[in-house]
Amino acid sequence: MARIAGVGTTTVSRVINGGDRVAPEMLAHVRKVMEELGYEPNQAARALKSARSKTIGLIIPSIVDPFFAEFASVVELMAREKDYAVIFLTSHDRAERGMADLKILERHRADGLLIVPPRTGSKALLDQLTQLGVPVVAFDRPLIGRNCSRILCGNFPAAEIATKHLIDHGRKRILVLGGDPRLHTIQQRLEGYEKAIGEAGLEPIIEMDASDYASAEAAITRRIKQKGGIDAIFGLYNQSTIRAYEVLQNRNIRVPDEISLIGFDDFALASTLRPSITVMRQNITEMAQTATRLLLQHMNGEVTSPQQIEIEAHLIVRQSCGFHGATSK
Amino acid sequence: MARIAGVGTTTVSRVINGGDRVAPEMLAHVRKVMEELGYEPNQAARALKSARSKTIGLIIPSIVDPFFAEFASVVELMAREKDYAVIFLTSHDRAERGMADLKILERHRADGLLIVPPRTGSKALLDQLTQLGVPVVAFDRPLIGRNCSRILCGNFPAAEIATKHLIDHGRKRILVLGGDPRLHTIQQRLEGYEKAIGEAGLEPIIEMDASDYASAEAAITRRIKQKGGIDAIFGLYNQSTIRAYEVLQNRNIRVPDEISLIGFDDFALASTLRPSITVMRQNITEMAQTATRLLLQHMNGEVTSPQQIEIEAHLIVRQSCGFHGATSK
DNA sequence: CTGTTAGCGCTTTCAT
DNA sequence: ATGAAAGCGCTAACAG
Repeated sequence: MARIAGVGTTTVSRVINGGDRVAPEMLAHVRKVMEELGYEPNQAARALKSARSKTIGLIIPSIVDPFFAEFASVVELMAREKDYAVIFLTSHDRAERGMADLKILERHRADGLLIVPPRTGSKALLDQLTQLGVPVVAFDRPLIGRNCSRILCGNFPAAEIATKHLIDHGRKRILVLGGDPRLHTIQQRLEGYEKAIGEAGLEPIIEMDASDYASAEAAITRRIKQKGGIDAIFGLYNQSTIRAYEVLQNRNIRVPDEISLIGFDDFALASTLRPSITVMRQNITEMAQTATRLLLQHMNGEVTSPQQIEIEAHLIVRQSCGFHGATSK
Repeated sequence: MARIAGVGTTTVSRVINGGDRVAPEMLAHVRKVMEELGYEPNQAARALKSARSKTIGLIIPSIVDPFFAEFASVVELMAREKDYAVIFLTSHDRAERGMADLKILERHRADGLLIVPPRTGSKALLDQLTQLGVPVVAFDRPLIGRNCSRILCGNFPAAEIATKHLIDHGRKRILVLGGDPRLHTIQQRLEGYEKAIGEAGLEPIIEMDASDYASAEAAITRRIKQKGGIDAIFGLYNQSTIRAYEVLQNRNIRVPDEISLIGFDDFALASTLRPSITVMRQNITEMAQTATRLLLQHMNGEVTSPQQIEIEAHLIVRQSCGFHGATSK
């Protein structure tokens, strides 16, 4: 490149990096030659010399989950604006897989890392994170045992709001349907539910196993048949909400007349189903933007101390709670 | 690293690359030191020297679309098995954005590329692809104007099967709902529909604009009201199917009794909605595996000539077509 | 079987 | 304002 332009490599380097301290006509000349050749600087060489790969790692449990997909989408958008490429890795929510991911990022000398910690945490993973030696921002779940920045949804207050919404409209027998109890998000949501239930003097009705349709059906049936029955269901995450919906449909239970339904997490067809489903919607975009911005700030030293930021979720009232269009307080 | 283990760098290099031509005890020793140090070879240096970045590029219109998300998921899985990292970029279906993506991959010296061509093709993009100079495999859509491998869904026969399914069960007034006509996939599906309709001696009823709810509603309403009406709708892609579903729901038209519904593309809640929706399901996993495998083969020279492979889609019969459980031919 | 050496393409002093 | 030269960590001859 330098040879063809008839200049020194130093000059080319200066042009690549913004063109400071280069004579205007020289700058124009080199830029023109670059253009003609379609020259792109070799990132490997730059990385080797400068110890900055211009790459960030993104570790998520799965890219098929719309929640993580939206996260990834925002990350890619913001990273490229700052000239970072993103290497994406899926952990399938397993610590060993996450560790393999970290090895890959270490080889590629990623400059920073956004990670949704696998639900099965492990000491070994934390150690390897330390070894990586680059800024890390945890997303959606805290990285327990490591003092790094975290961007979370305000799960506790959101669950409280959702539960209160049902209570304020006269529901008294509210079943909360889990949720992997190992997940911080699920724990927080459950606690929010319990707080609202407790303050209203109601009895908590908790079923944590809705891991598939059969268990969701068993749990709901059991609670319907017990003394007092139930008049509402609060799904702690999208899958349990969907399963509750299916169970109610299949048993021909009228929603919301007989049983109100409200879910945590919005999902594509929540508004298409009939009845449409009332949900607490996480502000994924803002969570993702905040996380990416923070990581970049950590990477260039603008922020050094770990931050913990919670982003509010919002209630989207639809038909399934039964108070759609009603004058809600 | 070499210093600490008390050996030459060549030996370390050999160990990294499999340990051939290294004495067994030496190999064990070096491996042990590596382990203790948590040493990972610097990929930037290896890339610089070997001109192979061990990185592949993945350009998709959007990661939020479940179809592309599943594609990405499979790519990541297979790439990491062969020790490749994947840099993922979204084109938002725009050629200029795709070109920016290619620049990024060129800087990072990606060894290969999987791309879903933006719907607005462009000569400039093809040129830049040539300039990249690495194996390319097109996914889902052909890269028109460039003779490279492509993995597509068998859209034509699949649309024919879907249409025939309706015809074989007595439907005669079948509305086909588009679909960006610039997309190769949509064109092929439309042609499949037309073939089946033509062979049955029926009249094609085509509405290509279902780009939002309002246009879908206008199109469907128009066709319902016209002489003869319609007795079935074939959605050419998931969004038009969902919109058709919503329109029918909102107009209290009984599905499938009054109008049958069948869609191209399966989607998460197609089985949850009531009635559940009959669809042609693309075999995304197999498409993705085939594409990734083929790219890797191109990269290591096992395959040199461009391949064109179409993967069959399959009919998933649910309730919305009206022939669920019925004895279908 | 193992080490010495010369670059890969950049960035970065240090001269000029 | 520009260039010469050293070196980032690795691989690939080539010697020994």
